[in-house]
Amino acid sequence: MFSTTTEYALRSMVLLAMRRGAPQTAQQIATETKVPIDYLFKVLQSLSRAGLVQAQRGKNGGFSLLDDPTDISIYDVVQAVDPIKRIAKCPLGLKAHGVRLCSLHRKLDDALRHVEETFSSTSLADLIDDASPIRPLCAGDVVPPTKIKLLCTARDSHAKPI
Amino acid sequence: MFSTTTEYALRSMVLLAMRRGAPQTAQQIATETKVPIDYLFKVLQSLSRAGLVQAQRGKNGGFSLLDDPTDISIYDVVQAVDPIKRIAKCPLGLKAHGVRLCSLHRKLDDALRHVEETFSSTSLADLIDDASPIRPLCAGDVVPPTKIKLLCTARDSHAKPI
DNA sequence: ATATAACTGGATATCTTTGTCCAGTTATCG
DNA sequence: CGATAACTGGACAAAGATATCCAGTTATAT
Repeated sequence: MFSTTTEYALRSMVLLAMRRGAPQTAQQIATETKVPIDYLFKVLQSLSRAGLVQAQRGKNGGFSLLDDPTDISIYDVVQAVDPIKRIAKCPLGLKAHGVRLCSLHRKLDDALRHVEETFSSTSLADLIDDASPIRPLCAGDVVPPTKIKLLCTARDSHAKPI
Repeated sequence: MFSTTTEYALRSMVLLAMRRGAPQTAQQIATETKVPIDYLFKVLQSLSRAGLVQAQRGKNGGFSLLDDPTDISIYDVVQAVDPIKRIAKCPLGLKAHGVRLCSLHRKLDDALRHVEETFSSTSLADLIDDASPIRPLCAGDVVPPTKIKLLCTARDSHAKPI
């Protein structure tokens, strides 16, 4: 139900949150999030235009978060790339109903509203500070490169790897 | 976030629930739900294959529900045409994690689970018995044809119009 | 300055979803 | 039985999402 683009954007943002402090190149992000790099560029461009990330060209460049992970919600990311569209008026075009929905569309919109709320109440920091030993983006089943290893074990602070 | 097909299927099922007793032709359903008829056939075929509706060919034929509206949930309809796919395993393919998800995918799956629950707990009967004066599929802003008028005002019983 | 790292943006390809068309089959009515 | 109503199924078209390619631009290091 959530688009591939949304999934990619969230992976990227979580990675950038975990690597706060050092810009990550698209190549790095692509490898660690397993997103096709050429498509990743498009996703990162959306995030950039939405003001969530900053792109720096040239050597030592890359993408980095513009805000603190505490201040970026899942909702912010989702809305930047593939917005949840609440049902604001009758999809059958019954104008006289105004903003009042029938039982069917109220139910559907209720579901959307709850998803919005769930996503709004969770920040990137919440995700990376989660107590579970299963870390986002971290294999555990393969021997990770050094950088990834660092990413996947450091939990006490917002790790600045390398 | 919900597909057009899902919306169409729900409209059709709600109409059939309101018209329980008399089979509705695709033409009737198309007109009243404002769904393109040729596409509607495909949607109804899915519902038919899923065992939710019955198709009767020939004169006086049409589509009708196979079960009581009380026993058909929104979830049943959604799953028949465009199933909600819960996140059962890590989308990055990290096998060693088994069914355990990281914080990100747990959160996404939580949202999906809640949608599932919302949809499962609501039947077609709940929708058509709703207390709101705004009836599903009923314009109210246009002068409806007689049949529709009947559909749109009768609320005390599961109306058998015509 | 120049080579190189790295992002930008446009063009194109592929796949899925949505929508349309039509010839064929089945059922009912008279 | 024949005419007609109504669904079936396959083929195809249009639009959107996803994915790929590549020439261009910008920034940094030396």
